[in-house]
Amino acid sequence: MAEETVSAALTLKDIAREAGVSLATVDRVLHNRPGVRSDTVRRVQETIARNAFQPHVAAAELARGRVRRFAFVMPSGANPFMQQIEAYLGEMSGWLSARRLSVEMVNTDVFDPSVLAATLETLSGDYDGVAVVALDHPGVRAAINDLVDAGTKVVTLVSDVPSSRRHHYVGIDNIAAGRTAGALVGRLVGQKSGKIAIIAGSRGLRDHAERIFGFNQVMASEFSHLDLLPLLEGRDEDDRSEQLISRLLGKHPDIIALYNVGAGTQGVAKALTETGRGKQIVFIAHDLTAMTRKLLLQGTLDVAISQNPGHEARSAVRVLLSLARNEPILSEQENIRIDILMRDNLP
Amino acid sequence: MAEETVSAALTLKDIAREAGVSLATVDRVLHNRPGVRSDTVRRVQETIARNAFQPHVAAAELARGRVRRFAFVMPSGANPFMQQIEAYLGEMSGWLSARRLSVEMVNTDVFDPSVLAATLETLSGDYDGVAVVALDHPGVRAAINDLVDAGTKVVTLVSDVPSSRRHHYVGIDNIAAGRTAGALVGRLVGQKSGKIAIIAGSRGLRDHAERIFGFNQVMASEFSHLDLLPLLEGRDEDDRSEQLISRLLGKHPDIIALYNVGAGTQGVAKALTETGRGKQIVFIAHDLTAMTRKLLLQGTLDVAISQNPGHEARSAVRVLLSLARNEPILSEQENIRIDILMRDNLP
DNA sequence: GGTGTTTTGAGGTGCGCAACTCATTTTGAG
DNA sequence: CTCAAAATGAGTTGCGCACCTCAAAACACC
Repeated sequence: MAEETVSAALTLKDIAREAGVSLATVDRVLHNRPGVRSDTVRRVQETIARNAFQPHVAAAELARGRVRRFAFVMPSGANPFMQQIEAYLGEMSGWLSARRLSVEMVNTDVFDPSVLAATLETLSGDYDGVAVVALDHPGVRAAINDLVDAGTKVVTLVSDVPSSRRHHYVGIDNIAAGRTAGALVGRLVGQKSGKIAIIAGSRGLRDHAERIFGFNQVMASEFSHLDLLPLLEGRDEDDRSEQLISRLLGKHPDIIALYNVGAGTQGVAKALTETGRGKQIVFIAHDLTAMTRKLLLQGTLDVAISQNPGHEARSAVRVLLSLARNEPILSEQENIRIDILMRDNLP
Repeated sequence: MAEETVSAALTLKDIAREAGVSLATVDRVLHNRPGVRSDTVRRVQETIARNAFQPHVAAAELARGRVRRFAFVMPSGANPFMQQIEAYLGEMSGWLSARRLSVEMVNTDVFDPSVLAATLETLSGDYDGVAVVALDHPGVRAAINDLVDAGTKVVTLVSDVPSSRRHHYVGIDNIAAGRTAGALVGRLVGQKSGKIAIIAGSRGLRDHAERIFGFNQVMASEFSHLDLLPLLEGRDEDDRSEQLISRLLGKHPDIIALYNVGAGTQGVAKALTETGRGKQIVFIAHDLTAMTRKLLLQGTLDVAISQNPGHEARSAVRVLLSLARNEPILSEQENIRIDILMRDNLP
């Protein structure tokens, strides 16, 4: 029975004494305030590091006084996945208010780069942190960089802008998600040969494009015996997706698998069941909603590839808070996984 | 662009004023201290509820002074999964010390009920919370209940004791995990017919027994055309597992899938590759380790079903902390998922 | 009414830190 | 050396709460 104890609790006073300076100087170093000679800074920092000193978050938070304000810039439409994220943020309200954190929703047209950029500009100065579902576009990138330069912490959510100087990205690797879909299609069709159908919202959406890319990669390299049909674009709408898939199924009686890259899963499923081929065709889609859950349970949908919206909501808040506090981020905790959900491992 | 703001910050003083009592009385109610008439208690609680008042955690934590001590009772052997949990706890050390939390490892023989029960008894009074990898046994159950009665918060970790009065269980539903394995085996073998092999550590271990149960359930109800071979028991040892599987593969040339319920995956994989049938046989195992990661990447292992050890470590700490603070638990956050890991969605 | 008991109020103290002021010392330039 | 600027020390205040003491008020009972 071995034991190991976490080190005892030092305070700033101890650090000041050990470094041979006053509390005021330690405070200046800790908060990057000017007026300290560089070698004094170094001496204090070394003392802090040597003792693995951690300022007491509770005391720091209390002394600080001000509430921290975070803004979540989200699409204004009726996207179920985004609504789930907002719902999980709502569930955190008790947690947030107990920490005197304020989270405000800012709904805007994230698909129009100029509107999004303008929205981001209006946020400058008012918030300690901003989480944004960001379209990757030069104007948006500039707006993000402006926020960062103004001292606001910025995380991109669900959709990244890698070329910006955002502090963190909370979301999945969509190429890997597409690859996962491809591997599952290939594995689940077994020895059968036939055609593979694929439908997306639009190849202009970055996340859709990345998933398609990953999917094609795997199909070409590992399942080249399968015949991949040209991409359909359903604009993430149920009706349009249903029509496209209905027509496709009529034209190709030898379709053995179907991958829906974006939304509109309800429409696709309707087309599948109405032609009576729902259970023969391997069907893979994205995201866990009430609809996809039902489809999984009844066997129409074989696999839902998903990112956990609750995790993303909480992760964005935690990361913004850690950034604002200058705390390190627990990277493994904030890494969003690509979930493979089947009937038996539904959460 | 709609906005909604989290309510402003009330303090205990505000509550006292609104309820028409003094700060001392509010304090007595908040901490269940005696000497308050029941209708006064109700009046204060109603005021708190009406305003959705949340005590400022930072202030409460600071005023409290004392460090909170948590103990993690873990198996003493060289179990890689448990070592990962310990490693992730180690990664939290900065986070922990910044919150003046102390986490101590208590390694013991968790498979001997009397030893485990005795270990738990020694912890009584010294700790605010205990996380324990618990064998389900009457003696252990009693020890857990004693801890709970003494005011210690108790969570079971990885393996549950549902009949005890533990406050929370951090781990997965192993029946569902077994069902998931069964569904994957059935789906991945495709149209092929043949024999299915299954090996566990021991059918006496609760988690193994539950996985086997779930696996058999699905195989019987959905894939009854497949021929399930009798269960082998490899005691979670590589060598023994390798021997058992080697012999089995020699005896049955028509094995098409293999499910390893417990540890010893390295031994099983060795047997598979040495007979040259690694890539033809569908191989499903549990947990993500350096070994299973390698096997997934090289294609010997098709799927690893896993519970996230980092998540479990952090979840146990968070739950103990929330319980100690009398805070609500974010149930969706603390729900451990059954991860399906394939080559393309490795974290 | 008086007595004892229960309930409530009023107030203080200190947790560790942020943020600030103002006085004092040290440093560097001329 | 002188003088201004830079660096540092010493100190204060208050954040919101837990925890404590002591006195006063309300109550119950005879």
